[in-house]
Amino acid sequence: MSRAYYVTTPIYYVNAEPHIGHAYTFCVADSLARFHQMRGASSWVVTGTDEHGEKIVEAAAAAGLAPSEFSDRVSARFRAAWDEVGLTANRFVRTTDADHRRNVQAILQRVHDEGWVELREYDGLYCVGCERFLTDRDLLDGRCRDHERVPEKRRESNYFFLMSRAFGWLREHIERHPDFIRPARYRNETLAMLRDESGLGDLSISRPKHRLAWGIELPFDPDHVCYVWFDALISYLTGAGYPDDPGFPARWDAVEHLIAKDILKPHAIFWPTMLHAAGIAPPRHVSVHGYWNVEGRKMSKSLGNVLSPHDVATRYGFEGFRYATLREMSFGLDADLRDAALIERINADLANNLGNLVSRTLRLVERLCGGRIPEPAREAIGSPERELEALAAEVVARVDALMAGLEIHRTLEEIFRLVGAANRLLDLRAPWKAAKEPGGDAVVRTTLHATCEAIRVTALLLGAFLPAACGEILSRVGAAETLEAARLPDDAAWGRLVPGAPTRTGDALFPRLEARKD
RNA sequence: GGCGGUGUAGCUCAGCUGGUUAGAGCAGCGGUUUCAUAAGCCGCGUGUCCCCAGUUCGAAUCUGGGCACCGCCA
Repeated sequence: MSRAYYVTTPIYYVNAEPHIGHAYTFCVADSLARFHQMRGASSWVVTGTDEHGEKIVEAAAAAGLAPSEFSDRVSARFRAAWDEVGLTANRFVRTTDADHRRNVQAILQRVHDEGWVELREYDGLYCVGCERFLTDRDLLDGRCRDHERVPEKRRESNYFFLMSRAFGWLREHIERHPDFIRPARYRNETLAMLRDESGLGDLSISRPKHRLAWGIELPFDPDHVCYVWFDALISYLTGAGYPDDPGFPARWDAVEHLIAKDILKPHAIFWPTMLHAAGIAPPRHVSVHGYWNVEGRKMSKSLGNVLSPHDVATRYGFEGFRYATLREMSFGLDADLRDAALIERINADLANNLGNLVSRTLRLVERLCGGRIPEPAREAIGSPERELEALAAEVVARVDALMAGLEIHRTLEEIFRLVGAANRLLDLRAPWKAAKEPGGDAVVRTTLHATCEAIRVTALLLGAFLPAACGEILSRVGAAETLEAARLPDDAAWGRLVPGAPTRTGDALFPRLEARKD
């Protein structure tokens, strides 16, 4: 049985439309899944929509729809957005799905049976935006700090998950597993929240049904429904096939949750303790990225600068956008999405360096070698060719090391060292000149063979990040393997191209983009 | 207020446990080539490595203090 790799995006709350922040996370998830798949793991990707809660009831009412119709509609928009840009998941979990409902109830029952749940009377100020009761420090001038709305006075009974009991366990787990929450800055933040026991209170996990009917009923008290976070987080189990799918144990053992920094606390604190109470292992990794600003400003509805996946697909082509954002954002830090920077990135790396390398090489092979991979001439292999080969091996190894630390932007930079080196070899040997000289045939064949190999290895390394383009490159360069079937590092070994294999020229893989003029 | 992070070329970032003239990519400037997507290749940076003090034979890299920005918690 092969190794598994399971990666999740958050499931998105259906009170907003999909935007590029969501798309970025999915691009990372997809890239990581492909990366691990190519290294022999069996990858599994899950995304979805979070559909319960009071805010959805409100939004549905505002739209004149029943909550179920409303969430059907918005959830479908998320799926359509991903379909449009070619991002696919193995499972799209809706918190309204029957199997998910069953899982939530099973976990609730289990946690309840183990004595982790307690009914308490609550009397205080409640913010619908936060979906919770506020304390004094949440208030500013009588309004909720986050939502700037006046909270309601409420008295109700809630079931509480006794999270505080897991304080010692959680802190120890985080301390013992440096890679659990990463990058390290978020691990430190989490530990800071856990400096003393006051950092871990108990968690309200239910609402009385008479107040909120749109939710999953508690199995041990049909007068209450489950609170949003509790049922949303469990979607990660549902998505992996919990409890019965034979693939579940291996997936869960290798799960990586990708999140943006705003939901660190639920993922780093609530979720591991919930799992602990349910007798399930905590996730292997919670990997946290920053925010995308747009042209130096925070992306927000009120500024009207929220970009959708559709917007960027139209502007840059989705793969171009995908590459440029993966290359521009240092994972974990905030980054700025500037049109000029993305255009420069796409033109410089993809069009000028990679696209042009493929284009010039394959045109030369077509003209000088009859459109077939040439047989290199042993006597024409000099140190530049040997260096290119050595570099390819070095890059393959470095990519693995960088990816282990989730350094995607540096990984991409690293891969492009190979592209640059191939371009330089071509200039150095100038096969177009050699072809005109007596005895130059050996140089032509050897140089183009080496360049084609470099292109092939590049396409394999880059395939996880630019799947469509790299699949096409492999096909054009006459590689025996398809991107889907390729395995690293074996297939990245130098010399796998078979002399005589047909190559193919074609349209520009990455047309240059025009800068916006204004 | 407490804690944490960041501060290195125009921009984005590498620089591990201190040690040759501080690096990469992109942008810019000059040159060159024509196989190629007006792409490629070659050359070009006198950067207070935020500031001050200290430790050391030697610090961007360690210590202390300060400043700025950011984040988390309160």
